[in-house]
Amino acid sequence: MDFIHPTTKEIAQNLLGKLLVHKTNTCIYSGFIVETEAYLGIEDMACHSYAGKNTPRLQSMYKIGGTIYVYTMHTHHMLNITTKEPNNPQAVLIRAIEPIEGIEQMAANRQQTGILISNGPGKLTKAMAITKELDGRMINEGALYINQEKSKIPNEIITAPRIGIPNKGDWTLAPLRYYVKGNPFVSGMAKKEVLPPLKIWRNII
DNA sequence: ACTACGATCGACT
DNA sequence: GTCGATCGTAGTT
Repeated sequence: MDFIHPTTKEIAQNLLGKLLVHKTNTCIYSGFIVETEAYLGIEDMACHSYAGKNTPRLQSMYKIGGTIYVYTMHTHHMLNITTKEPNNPQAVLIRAIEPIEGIEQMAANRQQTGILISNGPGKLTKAMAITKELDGRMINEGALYINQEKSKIPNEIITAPRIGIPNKGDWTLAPLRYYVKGNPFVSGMAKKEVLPPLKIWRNII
């Protein structure tokens, strides 16, 4: 995947359906990415790097597209992948996955079952044992990577405002959240909006 | 050393 | 839908 030349909005949408894999000493975890958010750098009031802000915790944001940016908040780890060239601090937040491999261990890590395993940004990192140890590393060059071959294509992508960013002017409602329509692992998905599996992913002929 | 603040989660009405 | 817990980070004394 190209994390440099497309826009961050395009990359956020391209990530939907990709099989995210985390290989640890004890387990292989994987799942399809079903929900992302774009953070557009120095102009984006909701972005950590707004107005060029830079601190030790933010350093990964300023690295080349494809760098893993993990930060903690409220005791939870958040997984991002940076985009664009160095010193252009944009990124995509991975908000939810549909578990595929290592589901039993994910359930144990989370002490939960079903959609509660990974229907939120803090939940999926706990399920897949993703920690700040990955911060600053490159995706696809180590333990965390995308398996292109096994990835899927969403039937339909829904665009919506990002979650949890009040009082950021126009950026509060900017449509920079993307998710796979009807997938039950999307955070906050209402039960009546869940679609049958055949209507979620594009059929391969 | 002290304070304020979240890109959240889980429990509850 | 609302609300409280909880703690690392960063900015200020």
